[in-house]
Amino acid sequence: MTNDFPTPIVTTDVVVLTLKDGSLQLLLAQRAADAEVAPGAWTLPGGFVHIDTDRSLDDTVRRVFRTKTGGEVAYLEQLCTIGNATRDLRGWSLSVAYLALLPEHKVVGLDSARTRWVPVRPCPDLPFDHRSIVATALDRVRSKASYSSLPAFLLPDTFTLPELIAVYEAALDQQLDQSTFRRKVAEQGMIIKARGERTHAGKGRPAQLYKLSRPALQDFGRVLLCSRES
Amino acid sequence: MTNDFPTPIVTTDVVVLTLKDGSLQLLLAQRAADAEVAPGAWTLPGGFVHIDTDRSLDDTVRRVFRTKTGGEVAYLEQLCTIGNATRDLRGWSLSVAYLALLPEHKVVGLDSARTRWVPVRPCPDLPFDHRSIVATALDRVRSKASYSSLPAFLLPDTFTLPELIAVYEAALDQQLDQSTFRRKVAEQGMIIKARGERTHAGKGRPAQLYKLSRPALQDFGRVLLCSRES
DNA sequence: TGAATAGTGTCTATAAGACATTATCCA
DNA sequence: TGGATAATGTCTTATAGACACTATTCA
Repeated sequence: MTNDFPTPIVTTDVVVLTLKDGSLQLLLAQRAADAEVAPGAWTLPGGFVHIDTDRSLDDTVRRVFRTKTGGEVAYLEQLCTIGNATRDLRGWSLSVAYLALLPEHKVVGLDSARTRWVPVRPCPDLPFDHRSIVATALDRVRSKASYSSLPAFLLPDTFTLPELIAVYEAALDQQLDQSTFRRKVAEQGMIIKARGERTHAGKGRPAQLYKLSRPALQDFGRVLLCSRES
Repeated sequence: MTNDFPTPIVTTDVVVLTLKDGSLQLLLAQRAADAEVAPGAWTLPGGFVHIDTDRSLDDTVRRVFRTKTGGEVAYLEQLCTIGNATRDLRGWSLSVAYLALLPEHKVVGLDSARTRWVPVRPCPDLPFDHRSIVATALDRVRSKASYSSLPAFLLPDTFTLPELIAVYEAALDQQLDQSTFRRKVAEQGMIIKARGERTHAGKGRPAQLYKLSRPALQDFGRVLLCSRES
């Protein structure tokens, strides 16, 4: 049996998030002025799967990511796959959507004429079904933030506990109680002290520097969520 | 810009689970004797996306599902997408994997010569990367069982609480404490009494019949897990 | 009446949330 | 020394888990 069927257009789209000015921001790329559909529009960065050069879907995503951000991804996760006859005017189109996180300082050599960061909450209007892909990404971030080390991949390798709280608050879109958060993070063994160092910036007491106890994503049995008033 | 690239082979594979003889069982289909790869092998049911007749990926999956089981799916969820150059000898192949649940009594007209049910724990050896897809499916079932109504889609529309406990135990692969489970299910408002009816089979006290309070999957904030010794 | 299964009540250890207190820096 | 921020301590309440107990059927 041979593959005689006409096959769909196959692309990947990436929701790239970073922490900028204290809030989650989304990377948009501008489509070519002579694109067949949505010329000049700002959309999620994405591209065709090149089966001659990409060995896997992940390769495709990392290539797209490198092309648009000039950097390496800190965290990459598959989100969902959308395939139907109507989402792209060019025909039956299948897109594998990914979530990528990276700390702001790892973004280098951005082509500022063709790419830009925008706040992700509220989510801007986007062509195709990109808005619902972003919504899926935010749901995933929020859900994983409540029981894993995911938001830490938006920070540098070493960070302070107040910084960690801030990035969790940005990911969860919710205020956290400092004391409870510290207790849970300690219980889970998520972070370890980065030896002896402390920050010296700012006015108040300097904070201890930490790093993740494991380089990969850690899942916890218990929840890190702890809402606060104020 | 036109899609000039050669595109991958695009298929779907479905992990179909049902509750049979008190345990989770997996549907396997036998490949054609003259198939180009893995002829005659038992694999996950799957098939090519037909862009001329399938309006969406879900359509593809439901078509495959109907063809193999003769029934309608009770619950369908996308699992993950695998795409690389090596998984299929025919070339760069992309497969969108799905999880499907249905109650045993809804399986009708199974072609018993070309399909069969096998226990999913432990998972049998399967060709391609189907074993890891099944592993992903079991992880998903287990994870969702702990905080959603997912396992109930393996039961008929009305069921007793002992039946519900049994299907959760099968999904979680873990014993549950009856009292705690009842309390949580009640707190979450997951089920409502199916008016007045009771079962009459068996020896002991007849059980109250229930149905899901909502026809769709319900997510709960809290966990339904409650391990028991025994 | 007793075996079997369904369903309820209750105790205890633990963990979450709230918030008060202490610690350490700089100006 | 006081303002600012970091870090710790402690109290209260909610809930998970464990398990004992009661209820209802049939043989």
